[in-house]
Amino acid sequence: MADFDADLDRSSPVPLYHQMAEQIHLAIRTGRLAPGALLGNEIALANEFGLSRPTMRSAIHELVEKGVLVRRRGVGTQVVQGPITRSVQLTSLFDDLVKADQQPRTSVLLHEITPAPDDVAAALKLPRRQPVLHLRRIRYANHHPLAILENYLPHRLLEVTAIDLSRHGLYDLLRSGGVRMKVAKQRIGARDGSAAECSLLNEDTDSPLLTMERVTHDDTGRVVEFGRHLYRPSLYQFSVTLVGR
Amino acid sequence: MADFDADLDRSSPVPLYHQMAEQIHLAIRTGRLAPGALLGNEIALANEFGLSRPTMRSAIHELVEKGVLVRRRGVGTQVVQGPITRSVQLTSLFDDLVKADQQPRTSVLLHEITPAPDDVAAALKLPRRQPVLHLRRIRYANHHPLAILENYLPHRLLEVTAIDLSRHGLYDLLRSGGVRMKVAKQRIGARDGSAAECSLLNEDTDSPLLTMERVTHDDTGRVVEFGRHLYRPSLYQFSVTLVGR
DNA sequence: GAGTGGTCTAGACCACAGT
DNA sequence: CTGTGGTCTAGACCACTCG
Repeated sequence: MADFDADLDRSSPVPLYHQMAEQIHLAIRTGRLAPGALLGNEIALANEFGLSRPTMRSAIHELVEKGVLVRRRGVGTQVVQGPITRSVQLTSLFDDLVKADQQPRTSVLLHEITPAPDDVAAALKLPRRQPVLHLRRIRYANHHPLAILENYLPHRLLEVTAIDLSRHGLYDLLRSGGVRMKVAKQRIGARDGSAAECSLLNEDTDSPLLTMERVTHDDTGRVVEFGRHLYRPSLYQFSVTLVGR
Repeated sequence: MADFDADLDRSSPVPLYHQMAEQIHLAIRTGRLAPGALLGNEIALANEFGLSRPTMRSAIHELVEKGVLVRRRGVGTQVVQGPITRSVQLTSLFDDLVKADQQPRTSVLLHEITPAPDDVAAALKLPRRQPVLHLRRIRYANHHPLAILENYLPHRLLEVTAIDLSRHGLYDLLRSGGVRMKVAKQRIGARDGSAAECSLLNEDTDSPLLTMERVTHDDTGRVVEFGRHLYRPSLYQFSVTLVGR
């Protein structure tokens, strides 16, 4: 019965179940809860921290969805083995790199308003030839080119300068512009880079590249961004954690 | 206020919230609930179907996590725009192909017990040189080679013949063998195929291939499978749906 | 102010795993 | 049999959005 302490702040705007989940997660990351260790049963835990059972359940559920905990009826709740690789989140590559202290840098190659090509209009669910904001950027990490990022956004959704773009991730800018992204659909593939692409990325001609297409929806279900990105597979891969039934 | 009917079976072992979620999802897929449509508020819906509010909430939550619905406080719950691309599930490629009616076929190249190489032992969290089951298969769809699948499993976890493997997906076999997979961590990248790999996959030499490494855990948090797969990007890509905060 | 989802509680009963 | 998580209910209060 692993015990660990946690301070919950009932006056905080952060939900109790989330505070609780964070505390458990912390106990796991710091080794106070070892892989394979059993948490006590929900009711005991709930009492221990002065929560109701549903609230404690909700906290545990959050970590189960993240792939950190596993539950078995009649047995208990255990910590999953092995280092937890963070799953793909709804954040930009830029944010991820900042957190990982990878000295990200962005150079803006293109920043224009243009009539949407047919495929872009289809992806953004706009009429053909509707004006859209078109961006092409290169993302560097530790001074090495990492990716070519091409994005299309509905016109007037976001007013940004090239300076803004070089300093912040697109998702950051969208968020501070009041856009609330909620759902993103990505497709990941591979292909050889063109001569131009490879030279931008400092790769030999015809090197294999990772491709990612993404459509992002906001709060209201509307499409707010369409992206077509190219990554150097030697420097970047996608990690996903899946949780079953 | 979109209305739609649903029959719930209270005597079924399937949870009510899940039945409800399926019914809503069905209404969306069949167009009875159009993209952008508002669902009615939770309490009204709960009453309409004779459920408590928490149960109805749980149903809606399930679809929000899938990226099908979006909720806004003070406003309501809406259907997300655009076709719902199914997210990556904890199922095998084989299962997916069967469902999509792609006439999958598997040919088993290798099926042996062998001491685990160091990297495999590390991935499976076993001692070095421990015997493991080593599989190499080719997956075909519509008579075209689609992927090379290389897998390592702890010895004695699964007793299978090459015949079994040619008829069923590995996940299916594991499931019927009593193994309950719960969490999988994947890493997706790209590289050029070797001459041998490309020839197996019917690609030109040095074609770019999609790579996927996966570690799967069961119920108890133990590692039950390690896979290193190669896909032809012209025939297969990975789709992921992300849901924010 | 009226309406919405977001959170939290207190309790009940059931299904399953282990003994 | 006992203990665990899984489901479901009834009700309360809060926070946010919009007209």
